[in-house]
Amino acid sequence: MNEFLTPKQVARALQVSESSVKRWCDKEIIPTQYTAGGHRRIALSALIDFLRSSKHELVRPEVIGLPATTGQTIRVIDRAASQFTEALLEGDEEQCRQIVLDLYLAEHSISTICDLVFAKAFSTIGDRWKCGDAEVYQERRGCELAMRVLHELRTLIPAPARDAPLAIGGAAEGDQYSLATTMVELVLRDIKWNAVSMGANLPFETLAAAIRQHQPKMFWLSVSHIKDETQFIHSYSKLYDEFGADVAFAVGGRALHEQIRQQIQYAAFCDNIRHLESFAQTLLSATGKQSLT
Amino acid sequence: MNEFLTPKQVARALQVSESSVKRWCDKEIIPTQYTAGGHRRIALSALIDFLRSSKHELVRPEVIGLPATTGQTIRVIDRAASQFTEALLEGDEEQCRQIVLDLYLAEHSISTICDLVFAKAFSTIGDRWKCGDAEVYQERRGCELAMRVLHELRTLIPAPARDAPLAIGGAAEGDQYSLATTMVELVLRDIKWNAVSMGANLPFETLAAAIRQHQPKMFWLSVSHIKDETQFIHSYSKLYDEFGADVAFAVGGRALHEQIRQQIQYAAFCDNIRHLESFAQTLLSATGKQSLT
DNA sequence: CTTAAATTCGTTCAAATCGTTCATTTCATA
DNA sequence: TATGAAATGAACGATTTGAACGAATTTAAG
Repeated sequence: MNEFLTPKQVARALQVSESSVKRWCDKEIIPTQYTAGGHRRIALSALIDFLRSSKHELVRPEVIGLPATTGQTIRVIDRAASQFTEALLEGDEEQCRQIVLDLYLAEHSISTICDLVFAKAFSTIGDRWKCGDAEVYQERRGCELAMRVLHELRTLIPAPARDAPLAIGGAAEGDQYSLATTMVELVLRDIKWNAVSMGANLPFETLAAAIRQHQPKMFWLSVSHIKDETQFIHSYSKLYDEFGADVAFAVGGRALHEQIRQQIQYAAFCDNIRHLESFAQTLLSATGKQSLT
Repeated sequence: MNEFLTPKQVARALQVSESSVKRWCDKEIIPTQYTAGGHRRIALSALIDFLRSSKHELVRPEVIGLPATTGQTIRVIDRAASQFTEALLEGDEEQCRQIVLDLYLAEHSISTICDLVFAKAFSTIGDRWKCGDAEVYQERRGCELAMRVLHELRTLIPAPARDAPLAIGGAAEGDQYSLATTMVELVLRDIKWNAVSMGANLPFETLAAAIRQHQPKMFWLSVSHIKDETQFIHSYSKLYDEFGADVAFAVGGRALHEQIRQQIQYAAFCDNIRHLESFAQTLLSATGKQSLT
């Protein structure tokens, strides 16, 4: 819960001496803020950055309010993914948090974790369900669990800057799958967008209102399920016609099959989260130099 | 809006103690004005200057303009509730978590916070939407935000004991409202149940499978929306007939109006989260294993 | 205007952190 | 293996911080 940590807390969590932590702060290896009286304060996100770029291990994460880790950095993401899937099916929250945090600390990017762990897991669970090897409630409970873990990851990355470019998005009306749009938000924030997910089941009219009122640089639409394709294409096209010139539309999702893609327009179609991240990154570099209308 | 801030508000924004802010004012590190009675008032501009000159960047500017913090009366929680509603509508995450955390630290029970702050806020937002004063996306975005705050609260309460009685529940098929069942889970965990929410949109068959496989002491069903009442009553009754004798059924939600209630059976109908908490507490004492101290 | 609740004041004090010094450990390289 | 540079961890008095308290001030409702 504490956003800022004292050198002593960090020292305990890493099981090193307080002197070392103070020295790292002074050498600017760990970005540090100071109180008016000169006491050091270390942002949790700064500490995580430091951990990711150094060989030091987070021995006692509970000291700073983080989930337990194995202490080992996970290199083999495939193995982690299948363990994660089992943990999700069993509803083992502790295990899930541990795997994801370990992966993150092992310098795997959030987008990679989203694609190869989260998305993979739910794909596998879907397959199992088709074979009758998994119950629906396991999948739903897994969604809840995954959402909690994503929210925890979210607290580990720094809050967007004041002047960060705005991106908004969500899932359209009739689409209840909010995991995907939550992942998008997380990944965009990770690469310094001010990303705001509006959740799922959003009617197109309110999407239009949101874009009109907030004027984002980018808009994403996660499409996991379409009730009426004709209606979807019509509503989407209307939205794109109104805003597509000013706002970068990024769309994705398993329901957007090729036949539909051919009938709609967008700035980018993303097969997975990493594609979206690349697109957003490109956009960031481009708009960083130019100014919009 | 608020041109002048009290030391307490500044302390919150800077994440330091009120004592420190007062000391800095007295040392003239922060230029301060005084009321006739000698209370310190800090101009927003003076605060900004202070932050620029010192390296003290612990600030979260959006927090400025905070609600009352330490009060415990109904008046205070009312004020907090309306401020929470506004923050939800604006998508102001920092403000929302501050308000909720304040209330929690002021020893308001989680169930009270759920009823008088969360539920109240969404009820108000619903009313505003009917009047055309709020957009759907504001409500959806608010749901996402509320979920994040609830998840944060969840990390603040201890994990359930190994021998804690198991309770599972969720929202039935066609009901997409997962906030309520998340609140139920949180409140039950708060009073030492091992509560597991399976989320929303759960077909009755999978609910049956879940109960069969986990054999909980209690089962809750959150009912915010019913697509087909006849079908609902039929499916629910089948579920109750199979497990109602062994498992305590607690139901609630705005869609369960009196006509429906008369046609179904349950151990408890709960108008709000506090009712549910009371029921669960009673059940705990009745089963005898645990006693409160 | 009156009144009671809520907030802030000023003070004290224990605990935490500061900067510094110095002995010890680690590690790359001769 | 030996050697020196670099990093580590412990110790110290001085300073800063945060929590507590009764008393005074502000705020909001009637």
